[in-house]
Amino acid sequence: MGGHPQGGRREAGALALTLPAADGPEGDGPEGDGPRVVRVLPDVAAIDRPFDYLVPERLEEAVGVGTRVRAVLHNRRVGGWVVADRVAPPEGVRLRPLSSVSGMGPAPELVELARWAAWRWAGPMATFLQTASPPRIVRQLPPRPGRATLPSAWPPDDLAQEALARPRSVLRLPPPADPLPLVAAALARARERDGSALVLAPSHAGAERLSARLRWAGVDVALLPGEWPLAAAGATAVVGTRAGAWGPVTGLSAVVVLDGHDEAYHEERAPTWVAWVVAAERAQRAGAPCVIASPCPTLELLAWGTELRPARGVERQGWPALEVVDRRSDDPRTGLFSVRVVELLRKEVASARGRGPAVCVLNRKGRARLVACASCGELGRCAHCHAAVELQGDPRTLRCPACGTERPPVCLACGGKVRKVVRAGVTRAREELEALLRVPVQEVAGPASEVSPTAVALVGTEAVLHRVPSAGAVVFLDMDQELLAPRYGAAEQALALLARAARLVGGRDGGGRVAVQTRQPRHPALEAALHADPGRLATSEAPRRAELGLPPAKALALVSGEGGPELAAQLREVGRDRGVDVAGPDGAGGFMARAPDHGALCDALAAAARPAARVRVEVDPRRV
DNA sequence: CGGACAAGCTGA
DNA sequence: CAGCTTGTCCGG
Repeated sequence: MGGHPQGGRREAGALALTLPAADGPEGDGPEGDGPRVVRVLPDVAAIDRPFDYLVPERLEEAVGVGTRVRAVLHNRRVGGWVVADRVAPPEGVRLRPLSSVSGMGPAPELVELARWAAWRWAGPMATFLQTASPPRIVRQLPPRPGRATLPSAWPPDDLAQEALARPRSVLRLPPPADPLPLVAAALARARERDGSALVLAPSHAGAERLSARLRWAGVDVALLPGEWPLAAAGATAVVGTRAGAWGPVTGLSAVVVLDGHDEAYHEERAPTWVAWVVAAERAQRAGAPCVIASPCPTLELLAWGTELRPARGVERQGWPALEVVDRRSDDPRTGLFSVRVVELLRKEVASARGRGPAVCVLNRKGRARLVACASCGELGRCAHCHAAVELQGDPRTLRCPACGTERPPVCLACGGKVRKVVRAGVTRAREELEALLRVPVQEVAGPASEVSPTAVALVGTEAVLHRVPSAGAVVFLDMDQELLAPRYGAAEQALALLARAARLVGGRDGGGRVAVQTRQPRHPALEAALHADPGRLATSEAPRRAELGLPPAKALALVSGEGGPELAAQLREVGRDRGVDVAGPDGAGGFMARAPDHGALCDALAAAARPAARVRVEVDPRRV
């Protein structure tokens, strides 16, 4: 078996396992007459360096770029991937033979993509090859699935067609819009080319639902990661989540990323890669269009592709009426539920229109301790960078955790005295709501808790929005927590939550309601949802990002850990004439590298010598 | 990562 | 100085 049956595209049926055998021009070495030598990257993150091995005759046929192999390195056997074929080994080393072939791995183009991603996110290539490899050993592929005619259930959609006609588009789909017409258009394109389309969804549940619907309609679909072999065999639709960006796809003809704004596409552990960025790069390399759909595209998405918007009326219908409850006039120590919200929830619970439960969202995971003015209710924010400030020290001062600015505890708006906002958790919210509504209220904590299908009212963290299929009403009890979270994308993520809520209540005609309690009723994220115009947030956010040197205006990397100072010094050195600026250390000892673009940033990171001590490099960090 | 090997520490 | 720990180096 080869690394991947990349030649198998047009060979229908069984064993599309023809090899990139001994005569391809693929090798990066001389087409030598000598013994065949391959370059192998060990599956050991700490090594991150390839070694050359001889290919024994019995493995000749089975080895190609991408193949998973085993070999002896330093007196022990390690797994690894063939990353180059027919190479000229360095002089003066005694080569050992490969021990064995353990199965199929990523196709050669994914090996190249992994090389690029290792540069782009300054991490070991092996982590990407792992993600691109089958979850279980695969020695042989199933036959290529038959290609039934595509269903006509999802009519052609002009906007989807237009999007697929461009190399890079961001398709603004209203929250409750069905993505299937877009997916179907991508599949039709794939069929025309006898190829396949890659479709990503942010959650596993979403990917599962999508693949089930496609399968129902008769499409040959492979759901990753389980159906890796089927995808590699040439299924027309390859559906996955974040890791799906690395899934096997034969004849890539289109890439569709659903809900591209979703943070689930960002890997939290270093290397902190982003699935839509990988998918987009992959599409570009394959010459295939990439369409990223989102009800609320982030600035990064807008900087990447051309935005296509639905007709104004269509978008308006997609966003439900939003009720903004201004809590500035409430005492900072009052309860979680405003009079208006209790009224709304009572009405919803009493009417029981069968649209689903009333859902209250209270996010208390973040540790931001908000303060507000006791007289006018204005939230305490930094005069310099607008981040939420904390009350601390003796005598008490307001300190900005983002930029360190301090000032006396006096309201900027009215000069009144600032005090802490009392912040209760989900458990207390549930008790309070039960007492107010006089109906049982269920608490949804964590992904494990069961949601009863008969529940009429739920309280939980934002995870609750992923636990019910629909809702009669969604109330965000403390939107300020989201709006002021210490991340530069906080406002966008707040809008994403509102989009999620809009989906649950089903848009404007759905009749469901979305309400937010806030002390910033004119916040651009709320205005955007209120006017069903996500572009409003982008318009207000873009200049702020540019001014503060945040993405997408700049490319960032956060360097931390024991060896942080040393790497930061290296970066300053090599980055000087690339326009890379390194600030720090910050309060937590981290250094922030800032560059005009990823080219400069990642080149500098690649050029800087890695210190022996442990370093964490977070390219595209979320919290800044 | 993990084996090899060297240099340093300990106890009789 | 054997026997053990700790640290550094490097792999085809």
